[in-house]
Amino acid sequence: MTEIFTTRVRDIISSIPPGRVMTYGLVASRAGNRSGARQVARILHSSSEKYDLPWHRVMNRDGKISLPRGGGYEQQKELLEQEGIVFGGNGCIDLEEYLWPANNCF
DNA sequence: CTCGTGACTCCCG
DNA sequence: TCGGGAGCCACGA
Repeated sequence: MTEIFTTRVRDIISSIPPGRVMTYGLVASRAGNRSGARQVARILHSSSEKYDLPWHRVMNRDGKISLPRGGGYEQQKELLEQEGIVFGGNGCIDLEEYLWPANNCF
């Protein structure tokens, strides 16, 4: 548990299996900072490509995509659908159904 | 080194 | 019920 926040975030996100998702706050919480949700988003921005992180499996607390339409929203939605995740009419998914219980992993 | 910003979340009015 | 403000920390310039 001596890893730094960034490293843990990367590890956690990379541990999310296909067809599952996690929220920023949850990842941050798992990494040690429940208030680090913003950093998770920033890390994703900075390291998603470098470390090949499944950024599309990370969404906000509402089970919705935080990205605006045309700003990556459609891309994330498509990637998630490819993994079997179904979106509701409001563009939200069932977190109860797809949320990755990473808590058990530890 | 310092400053600014951000794909969030929670609490209070 | 809904909106606004504050908190938090890392990364890039």
